[in-house]
Amino acid sequence: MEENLVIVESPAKAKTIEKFLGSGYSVKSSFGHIRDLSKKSLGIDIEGGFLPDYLVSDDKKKVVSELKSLAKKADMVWLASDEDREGEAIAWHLKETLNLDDKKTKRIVFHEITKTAILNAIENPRNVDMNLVMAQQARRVLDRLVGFELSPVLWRKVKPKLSAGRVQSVALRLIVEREREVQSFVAKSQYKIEGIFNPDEAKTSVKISAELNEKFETEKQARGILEKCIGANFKIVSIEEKEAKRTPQAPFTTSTLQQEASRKLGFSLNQTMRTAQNLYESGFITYMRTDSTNLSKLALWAARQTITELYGKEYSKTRQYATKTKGAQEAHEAIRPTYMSNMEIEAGTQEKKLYSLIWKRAIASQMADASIQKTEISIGTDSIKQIFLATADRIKFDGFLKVYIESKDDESADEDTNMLLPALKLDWPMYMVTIKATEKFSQKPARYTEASLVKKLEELGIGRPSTYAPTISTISQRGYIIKDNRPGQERQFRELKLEKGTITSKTLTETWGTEKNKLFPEDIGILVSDFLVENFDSIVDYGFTAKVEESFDKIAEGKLVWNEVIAQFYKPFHEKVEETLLISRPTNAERSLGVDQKTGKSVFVRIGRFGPLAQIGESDDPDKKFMSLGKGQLIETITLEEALKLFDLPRSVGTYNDKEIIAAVGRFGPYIKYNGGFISIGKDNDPRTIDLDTCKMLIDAHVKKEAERLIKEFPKEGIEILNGRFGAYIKKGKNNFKIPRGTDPKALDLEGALKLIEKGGKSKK
DNA sequence: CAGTGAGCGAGCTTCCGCTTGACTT
Repeated sequence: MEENLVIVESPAKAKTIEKFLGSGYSVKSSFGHIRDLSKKSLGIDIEGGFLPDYLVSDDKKKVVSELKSLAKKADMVWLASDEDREGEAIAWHLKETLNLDDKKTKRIVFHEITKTAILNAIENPRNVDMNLVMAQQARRVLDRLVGFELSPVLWRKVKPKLSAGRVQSVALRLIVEREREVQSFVAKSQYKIEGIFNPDEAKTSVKISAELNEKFETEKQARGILEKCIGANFKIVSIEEKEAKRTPQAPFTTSTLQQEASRKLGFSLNQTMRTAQNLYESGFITYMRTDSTNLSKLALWAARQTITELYGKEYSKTRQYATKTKGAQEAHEAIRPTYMSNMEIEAGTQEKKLYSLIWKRAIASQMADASIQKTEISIGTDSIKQIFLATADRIKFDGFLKVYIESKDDESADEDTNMLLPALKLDWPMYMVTIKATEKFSQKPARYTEASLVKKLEELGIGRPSTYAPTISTISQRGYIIKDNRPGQERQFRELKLEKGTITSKTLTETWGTEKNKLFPEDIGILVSDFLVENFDSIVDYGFTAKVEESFDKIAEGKLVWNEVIAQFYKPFHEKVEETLLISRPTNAERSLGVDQKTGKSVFVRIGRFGPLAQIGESDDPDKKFMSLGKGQLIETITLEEALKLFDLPRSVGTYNDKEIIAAVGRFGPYIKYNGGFISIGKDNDPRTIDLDTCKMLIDAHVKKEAERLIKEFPKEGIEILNGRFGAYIKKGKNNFKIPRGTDPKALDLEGALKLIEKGGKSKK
């Protein structure tokens, strides 16, 4: 029998396809790209027409040698990597690396993992598309040149180990610029006027809440309206009814899955992708890194069956969604359940939750529109020209809403307007219960979450489904940004209330600006981003990727030559790199805050060897003092007062058992020092204000925990068994060793401990 | 784990996209 070797990118895909193809076909995976430029050096011959030097990566050597020997034995090798730029390149690299003969090599593609699609692909093979491969090569070479020339500029001018690139530097810039918008934002307030009315004079029937169709700048104006409403006769001046329909969202792509998992389940990007990977490997969902909203015919049919069965025929509506995303390559289907009828699965808690979200979204996308009746009632009086508006939505047919409601990014999403309106008629009198004027502040621009940043990047066509999560991890690891929570601030607002013919007023307090899991720039990130914008504005331009993508498309169409495109980009870019290396350090590293009244010395903030710091006294002052900036403090925004406060630490809190307690902030956060030891005091305590009693409590708790720490020791061998953060472990010298689950640490003898140390030592290698 | 805020200068760092495990904390 003829031997066929089919090579795909993912091992889970290989398993599924093997089942479809049956005997005579062996399906293997390349595990993504098998070759790349050298990790250590540039790997590009710039003088020689930008020729790349590809190497088989260390972790791919085994896969490549396996595929080589299988290919040798096979009568035909089918290169079935994804149908996009990267997939085409993988096919070509396989052909080159495995030394495949043209006569026994065929290139096939399919967008969905169904039997029909695969058999159809086998019937319609083609050759490797070299134009598309060269487009990928241009993309790869450009990214390497940008990354490996810009990063060293940062090492020289800012700090070692920093990085810059076509994607990450734009992501960083977005965060830095959004932070500036937030910082420079000044909230304006307006008075919003709301009335509660009742169609029944006894005021016993349902209350109707309505908002005045005008807002006011000042309290005086608002009060004027309320005054005119005293004793006024209100009536219904219009009733309008409108039919509206709502249409379901497309099934998930990587980006929309990340956004919804973040909003609805509170998952981080990494959590979402790890969980989705688990679902994919278990065969529960289709591939999770996709930019396509397309569903296979099979899936559409299965969705129709499932919806009809569960909710009835009138709930089913088969739709295909067009992908709007810039630069989408649509090599895969949308993310959907493998079996649409499978509403629930047996898996881990997170997996179950994410699966349910995917199922609902995919099913809802194939359901009928919801039909909504909107009623708008206007209530007016002769004494004011404005009117009060009450709106109510009534769902006439729920359609897809039966299954899925998309959430919004907007935190202050409108409250439920699903008020039930009683039967009302034009000109009917309405009786006022209360009218309230409340001072409302305008909303500051929203800081990015991981997911909303991905959404923005996708809109700009920057990055790919496989890189969204890693890109954000990279800029975090470089110390450019931090995902953080920040407490809100209190502010006062005014409220006027008209009730029973009199107006009362009061000042109330609200908390605003509380941030949870938002992305904030760090000082070093601001510095790097400003430096890049100043010197390499064309690279960190939001339209740069879109522009080069146009050239890549032309290379793919055979209208441009890849290395000519690169040469044209490289010459001015490299000149700018050389020029930037000659200029001095970035200038915005230091900011002068003013003079310290106590000492008469100047106060500065700048980035030092170990991060941002405040300094009292000029650099030539032998008595100059330093303190690190605290959490959430930025060089750009810190005030003189805040900077001076840093020098209140370390501070003596008092004595306990005749020993002094010192409170301070260290590398790992706030701590107290007592009796030669350090105790972390956590986020909830401020070292500037912590009192003696709290310190004593913390010390006692610490001493108790220390006493419980040591379970057992073998002093002669220098081995200790200790209780740690993750449970009991063995400590020998500076090394820690795991104790397997099910072993009682108290019962462990020397022999057992030594065995575990030996085992641990081996696994380390 | 809990300092530091200098500067002789070796040798190192880094990109984006495609894939999974193999690791420790």
